[in-house]
Amino acid sequence: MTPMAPPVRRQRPAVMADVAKLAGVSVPTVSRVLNGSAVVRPDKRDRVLDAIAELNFRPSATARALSLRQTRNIALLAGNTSHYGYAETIRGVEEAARAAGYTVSITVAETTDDAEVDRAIDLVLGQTAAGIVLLKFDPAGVALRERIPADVPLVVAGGAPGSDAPQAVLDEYSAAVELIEHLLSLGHRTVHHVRIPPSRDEDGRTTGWRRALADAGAPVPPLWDADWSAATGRTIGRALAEDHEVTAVFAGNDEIAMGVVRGLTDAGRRVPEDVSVVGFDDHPLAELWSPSLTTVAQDFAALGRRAFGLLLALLSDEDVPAFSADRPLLVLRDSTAPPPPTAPESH
Amino acid sequence: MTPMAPPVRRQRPAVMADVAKLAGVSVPTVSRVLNGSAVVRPDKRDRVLDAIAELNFRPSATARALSLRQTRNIALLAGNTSHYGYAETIRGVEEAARAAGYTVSITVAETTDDAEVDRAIDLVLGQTAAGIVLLKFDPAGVALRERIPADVPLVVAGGAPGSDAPQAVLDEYSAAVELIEHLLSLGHRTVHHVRIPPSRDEDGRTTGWRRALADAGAPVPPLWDADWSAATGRTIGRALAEDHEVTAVFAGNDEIAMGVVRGLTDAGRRVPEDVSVVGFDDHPLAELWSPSLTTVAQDFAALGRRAFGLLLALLSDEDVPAFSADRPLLVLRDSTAPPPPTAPESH
DNA sequence: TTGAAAGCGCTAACAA
DNA sequence: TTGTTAGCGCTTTCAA
Repeated sequence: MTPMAPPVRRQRPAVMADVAKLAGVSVPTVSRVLNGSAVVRPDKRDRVLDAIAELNFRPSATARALSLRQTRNIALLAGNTSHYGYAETIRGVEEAARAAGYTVSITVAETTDDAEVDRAIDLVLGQTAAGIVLLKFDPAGVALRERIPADVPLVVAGGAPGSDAPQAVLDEYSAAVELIEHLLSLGHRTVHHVRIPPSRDEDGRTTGWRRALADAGAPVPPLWDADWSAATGRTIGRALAEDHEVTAVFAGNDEIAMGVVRGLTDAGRRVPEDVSVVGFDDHPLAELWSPSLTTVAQDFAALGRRAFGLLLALLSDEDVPAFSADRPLLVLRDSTAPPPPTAPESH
Repeated sequence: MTPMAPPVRRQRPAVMADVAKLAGVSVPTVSRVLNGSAVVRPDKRDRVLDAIAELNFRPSATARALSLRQTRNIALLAGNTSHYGYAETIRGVEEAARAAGYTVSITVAETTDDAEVDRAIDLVLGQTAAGIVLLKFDPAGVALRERIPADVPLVVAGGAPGSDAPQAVLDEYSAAVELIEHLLSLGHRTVHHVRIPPSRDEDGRTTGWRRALADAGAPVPPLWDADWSAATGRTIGRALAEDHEVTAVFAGNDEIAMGVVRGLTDAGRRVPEDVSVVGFDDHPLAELWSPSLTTVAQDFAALGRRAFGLLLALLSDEDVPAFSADRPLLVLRDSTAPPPPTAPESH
């Protein structure tokens, strides 16, 4: 009744012993030609290569790892994988890893919930990773950091400087200062800040904002807290629109900035004529937004590459710089302008 | 001169034999309490657990994998990791994998270049993955597919239906048809299409567009080709603005749609009054764009989850549905409207 | 230059 | 219920 099924017998993959047998040599010899760890006579070498091709042999990475006690796979721990900065950093890590012959295993902990953080850590430690790159961009990242045992090779990407592991960062503090100084120099009396979820107490963006304001003798208005979605930015933008003393807003990232712009315009305020808005990151859409967004360009992919580089150095027992910082770049566009002439000079 | 360095001797991590010794039992017994593979007498069990805690023992996943001949790690192959659809799909795969106790190793091939594709494949096969999830969203994905040996457990996510491996897809064809029908029903004579990089000949979005137009007896204008960046959308939008017969544009994804809108408005055309624009995907910013974008919501994360589910079934020798399709949802917003009354009815 | 033997850390089969 | 014995597939001594 049923049509004759083709013989689907999935055969056992060839192992080194099969190759050795077919080539008429010993197993270690096969290993030697594979790794070039010793000189093998050309004729044997060729026979081995032929056998490998014929049997379609692929060495077992697991067995190799067990014997060598190290893998070419690193773990990437993060609070998220798809938001702009995260995704770009991951891209950079993967790029650098691939170039070095490593794969990267990703596992995330979405919240700071103990159970979830522990589970992520267990997953990672239960795997065969040579080391860990931790994205410390958010509270989850901080929580993860605390749970990583001291004896695991670790590199931290992002976050406040001063971890006990080698760390690659972006100098968000200085970038934020530049941004605020730009706004102040335009004539704004102060700048309101819509903050991204803070790592601990404050991230570099917020600290830079506060500091630049204080140094200029400008008032430091209360913070607004956003999550990572642009939608909350919009809600906050609408609220900000109520207060006509608000003439400049610094959003924690470009997506929030876009939301804020949208909220402001929803409520009838013009950007930048009535209020200036700046973002952070230089998201690909920041330039296309109307008005195009003044922001700070952060090279997350490069951050990822640097982080992997640190880990590689750590793994090869090289001298590892404890710190690798990169300076974001101010990008002036159309969302900032002097405050409207009618704006109150003071209360 | 130098301050006395603390003794940093990194000690060898504890192995099962250490635990066994300390607990006064045999190695297999330790294994048994760890895996619950057999009943162990409570007192021994407790001693083992204590020893594990005291020695801070973590079983070697590598050794376990070698013995069991299978890992709890899957490989994810893709042409990209950071674009919206990719990042979301990856998120879904990782979520589902994490829930099932798997980690996911990501490796990408950015182009269809033979050397690059082969290198990615080698990396993946050289690692200890239980199976592969392939994102077949683009030409690189197609090229990767062709190089994956037949004996590796594989699941394809996205792409044209009809692969020889189990496949999870989004029904882009039907979604595109709906989108075009919506535009046509508004009174547009035809719809211009700005296409994302095609997988092979045509992706579902393009095929659906062409088909819906043909079925309605509408002319099928020449294609515009964009890459994944919104910036090319802008350029194309400007070009499109020259032709006043263009009253409706279907962009291959929301980012391109945003670019097109921007290009159109750069050139003085109003959206949607002069030209309607639709996107695809329902990117988080699509709703915040001005005007908010009519689009089709694709649940990429769910796609990723389904793909992982298929792979898990495949790995556990369950019956695996060859196909899992999901229907995107039309989202009507403000970027579409009837064509302007002055628009030419025909040539 | 090559092979035999041992071992990486774990699980499974078998006896006791 | 538990221990002994054999591997899993590779790399690395160590002799020859």
